[in-house]
Amino acid sequence: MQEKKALKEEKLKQEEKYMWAIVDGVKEKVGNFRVEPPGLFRGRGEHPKMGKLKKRIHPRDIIINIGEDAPVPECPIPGERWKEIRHDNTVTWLCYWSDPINPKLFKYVFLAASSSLKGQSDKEKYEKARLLKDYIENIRAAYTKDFTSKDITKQQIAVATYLIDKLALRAGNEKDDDEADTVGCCTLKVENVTREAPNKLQFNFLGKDSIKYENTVEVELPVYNAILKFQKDKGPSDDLFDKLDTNKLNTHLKELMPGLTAKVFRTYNASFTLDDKLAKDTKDGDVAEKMVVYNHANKEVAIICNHQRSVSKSHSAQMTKLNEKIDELQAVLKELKVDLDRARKGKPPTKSSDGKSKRNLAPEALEKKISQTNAKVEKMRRDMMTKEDLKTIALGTSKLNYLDPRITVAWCKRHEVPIEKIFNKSLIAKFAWAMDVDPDFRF
DNA sequence: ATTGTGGACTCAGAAACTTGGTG
DNA sequence: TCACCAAGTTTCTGAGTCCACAA
Repeated sequence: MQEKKALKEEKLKQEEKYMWAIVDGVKEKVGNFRVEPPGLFRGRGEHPKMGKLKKRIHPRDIIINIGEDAPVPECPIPGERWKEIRHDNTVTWLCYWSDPINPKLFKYVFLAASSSLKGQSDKEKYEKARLLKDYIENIRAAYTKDFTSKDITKQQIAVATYLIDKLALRAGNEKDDDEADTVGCCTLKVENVTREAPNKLQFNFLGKDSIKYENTVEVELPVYNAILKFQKDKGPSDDLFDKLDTNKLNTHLKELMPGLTAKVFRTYNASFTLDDKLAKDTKDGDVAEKMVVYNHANKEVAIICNHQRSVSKSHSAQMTKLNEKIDELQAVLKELKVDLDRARKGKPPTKSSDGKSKRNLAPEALEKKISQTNAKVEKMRRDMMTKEDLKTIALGTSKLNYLDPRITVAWCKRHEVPIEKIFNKSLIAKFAWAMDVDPDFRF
């Protein structure tokens, strides 16, 4: 115990000198500062490069970015030196190296999420998404009009924007053959969308991280007809939007609102939904009841964004265990009821299963025990339902990346829910910029 | 001009690790 | 009190988005 603590402190002391950077005179926390150790590349899903050897990174691979007058960090490996020292104040990275699996790509060391630099850009992201509120009505009107445009590019842009808006799909950049075969909106293939007459579309594709997206939605009839047209005379693996790519789409979106891109819709959709659900569903009640409302809203967002997780290996074992516990409590309950009956008639309690005799309790005491046990069973039942309900849903990703923290902070202030109930220590640090929000803030 | 590409940043789920509750 | 285990948190690193710039 003592040893462990000392060991931990020693480790922290060693790492301390890598943990901070002075940016414009302010000490800021650095994100991850370790290079990735060598090993075998796995990749997500069916990755063409699976099993490739990932080579060790040396100081000679690393480019460092520091101020003109800042001292060059000492190279930790004797006899080696850094690849390059740069002084670029237009970027935020502290250093980078080539990804050994794909040398065209870089790996970076950035400041931590809690740094003011990241906080500022996080805030800007949400401000942009909020700006979309002022434009969304016109944007929807415009693309609805273009559902039937004779200009096929315009029509494809309209339908793609509709799907991104309605379903929070990702933009969908082109991918190389040496990457996993996944798609987003612009790269959907004919086979990814099945029409279901008269006006339903069935989506089935692998998205980012090879996570399966399955969703059947009712769409406006002109959209249905446009999809029918885009699929006509094409093979299953042909591009659904053959006149479209993310570049064209974003260029178009920028004409509708300054800085608008496809991903803004995802942020907007997520944050809007949270704000909306909280406003509609929050009732008077205790903190626990309000937490249920919050988690419900969070779940809805996670489903919209298709944030999934694999079922934990021990899930079914855990459920079985909980069931057994409930059964045990039920048996206890049954016995308590018999004893209560007897106690009321002035009889002594029954013998317990191991043959020992029990303490003589007043009926009132037994009644109390029964109601306590009942409450316990109810709580376990609820916990089990929630556990089962959320076994494939990841709530964390949206909390971290899509939900404007000011919605949560303001809601907590209005409803007297401690923010610690919803944000853990690192989220509170990351969202420091949002903590002093006005309680009346709405997204 | 349009398209392609390098570059830099956000977003992603799983694994590893820590904490805390419980029998 | 102690061992266990599930929940919570942090780390890891892969996978997207999108911009700038140039051919």
